[in-house]
Amino acid sequence: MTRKAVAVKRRAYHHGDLKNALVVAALELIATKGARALSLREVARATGVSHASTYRHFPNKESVLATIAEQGFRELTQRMRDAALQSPSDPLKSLHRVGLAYVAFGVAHPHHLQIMFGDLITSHAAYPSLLEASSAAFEILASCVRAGQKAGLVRESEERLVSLAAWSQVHGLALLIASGQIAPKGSAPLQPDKLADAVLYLLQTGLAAPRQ
Amino acid sequence: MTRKAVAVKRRAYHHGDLKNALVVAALELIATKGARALSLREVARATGVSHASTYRHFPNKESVLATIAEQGFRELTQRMRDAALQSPSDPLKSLHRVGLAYVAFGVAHPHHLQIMFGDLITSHAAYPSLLEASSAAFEILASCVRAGQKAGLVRESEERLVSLAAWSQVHGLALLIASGQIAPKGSAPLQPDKLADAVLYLLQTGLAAPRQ
DNA sequence: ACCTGAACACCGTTCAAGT
DNA sequence: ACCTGAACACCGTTCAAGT
Repeated sequence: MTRKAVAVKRRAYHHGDLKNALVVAALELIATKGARALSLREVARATGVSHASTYRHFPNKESVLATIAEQGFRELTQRMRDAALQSPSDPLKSLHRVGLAYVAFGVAHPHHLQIMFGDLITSHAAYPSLLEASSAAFEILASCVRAGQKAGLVRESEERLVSLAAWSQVHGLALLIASGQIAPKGSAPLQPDKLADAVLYLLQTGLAAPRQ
Repeated sequence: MTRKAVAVKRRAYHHGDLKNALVVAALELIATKGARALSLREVARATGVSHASTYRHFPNKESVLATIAEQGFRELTQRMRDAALQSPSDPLKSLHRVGLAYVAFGVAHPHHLQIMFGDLITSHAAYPSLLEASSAAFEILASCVRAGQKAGLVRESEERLVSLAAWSQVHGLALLIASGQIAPKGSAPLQPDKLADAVLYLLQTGLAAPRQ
């Protein structure tokens, strides 16, 4: 970076957007080195600022991660909402599309998934806006389930259980894909969205063979 | 710890079981402070040995975690196998029981789950015996699926996809429970095994309402 | 109001040296 | 063969001091 670029950056922080600049720098570092390797000192270095100044904007490292997690939940919610709205009159299709969107988000942003659901944030309860953002995502799914039940297309079990089953399914699949745990076992590697499609189909119809 | 106890410990390490003692100490620390807070120096301290001596037995910190992850997969496999064998002639019930066993393992050992599936181990491929242990667990599930298909009780989709759907389902549920992400939303908190039971039932029958 | 340098108490890892 | 002390290059966090 040229001396001028540094000067420009420096000027910007006095404008009050250092907080944002730190988050952006953190995201860049996470993208290249992974979330666990993130260090606040490196974030400060990359932003051209002293390492102590991060503490003017965040009480600690975890709260930077909480901010990132919250952004992740907001984007996830957006994707799920868009997916649900694509077939407003077909709740089963909505549910399927929402699941695909969830898996696609995980594949596109594995580091976010890790920050959102891993153990880097000790207690989500310490960040009310994070909790709010995550339940907003869950709410999209739950409302698809309710719509499906109202239309008589989704099983009339307790809504919470049906939602949880759907959530677990897409969550598990997204994590297994994002963490590279899916063993191809010699056969041709399947595309994540093909996998998700097949798995979501099975979720809808069940693993048991249809009775003759 | 008394001076004598230290002396006894010290003697033991010269017997060649320091490697094991380090893993045991690591597990204790993880149980109380979480996997991410583990430090090799603290493990050495708890074992009464210099911090440098851990490097006689493990190339680095990650390989300690890989050892723990491998043990986790072996116990998980054992639990799944026991569950499968409880109803050898009813593959659907086996599948259900194996799923319950998976979730029960996760609830009992959330830290193991985190080490086994989180990002603390950068690349599982670097530890062949770890890979082997994890595919053994998956294999239990896959063999239940095959048995079910052979008996005409499980849908005749590609076996890998059906197995993956079942794996994702129990994996997602176990992680959501273990990470405390399940929002009770005011209603009475359900027991993990009740949840798992209901979710696995839905996996078997599908979310879609049965056609009239 | 916002940023900095120095300091504290930690890390993981290496390596020459000890028994 | 196995263990240790000292050293290196890092951390997160705090705090008095600077503009």
